[in-house]
Amino acid sequence: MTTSKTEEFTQEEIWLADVSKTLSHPARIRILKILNEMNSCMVGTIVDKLPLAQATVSQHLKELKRVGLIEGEIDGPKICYCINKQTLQKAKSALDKLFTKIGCC
Amino acid sequence: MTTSKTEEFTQEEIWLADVSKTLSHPARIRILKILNEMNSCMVGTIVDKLPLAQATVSQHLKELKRVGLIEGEIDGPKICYCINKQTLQKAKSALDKLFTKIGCC
DNA sequence: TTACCTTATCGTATATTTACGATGAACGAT
DNA sequence: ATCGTTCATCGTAAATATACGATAAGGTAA
Repeated sequence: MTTSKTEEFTQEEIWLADVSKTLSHPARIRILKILNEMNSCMVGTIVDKLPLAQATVSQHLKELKRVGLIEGEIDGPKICYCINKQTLQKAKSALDKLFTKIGCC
Repeated sequence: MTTSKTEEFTQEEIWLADVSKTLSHPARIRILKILNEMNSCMVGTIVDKLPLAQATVSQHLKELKRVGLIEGEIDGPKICYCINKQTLQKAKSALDKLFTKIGCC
């Protein structure tokens, strides 16, 4: 009975964990690279560049969209995805802050 | 049949995803902060500071150890964990490289 | 030895993630 | 109106993650 365990996690810790979760699959990392290289592109192009089924890629895009790392713009029957630079910067800042806080030079 | 899907993910992408997975839980982020604040400490101390059972904390430590972010040193019946600064730096570098590659300033 | 302390592991339950084929919804073109 | 294209969603299966109590394994100390 040293200290109580009523302590919870902070919103920043939770958000950081959430962003990390989104980055925790090679396909999603690759998707971000593709979107940056192409500036923006439609789903079919991404599917062609990944060894995964269209439904699976759609799920990964949904996860990236959930945390706000990408955005989709409807273009007729197609959807053009691009990186949300603002969220990207926020993620990098939060990670940088964490690394600094845990003693990384 | 635009392009073949034989493409696989790179080792760096896989490692980055793996590190991100390890950071994808608030408890593990908190553990890293605790270890840095205390420089190093034994499991019981970490358990007292987290709202989780000892077995659960042990699992989180195992995951952190798996990717090399922490190391444990046996000290009698206790085990003293500390951050592996080398792996930490490697993780930060890899993440920095990714953010740069995907257009983050 | 026995007793106790510390931590890992086991067993287990539940939830989440990942993957795919099939289907549906929305649009443009014919 | 119908067809083909594009993408999301549904349904589902398998794997992984998370959490805990119980137990084991290892050491210290009496």
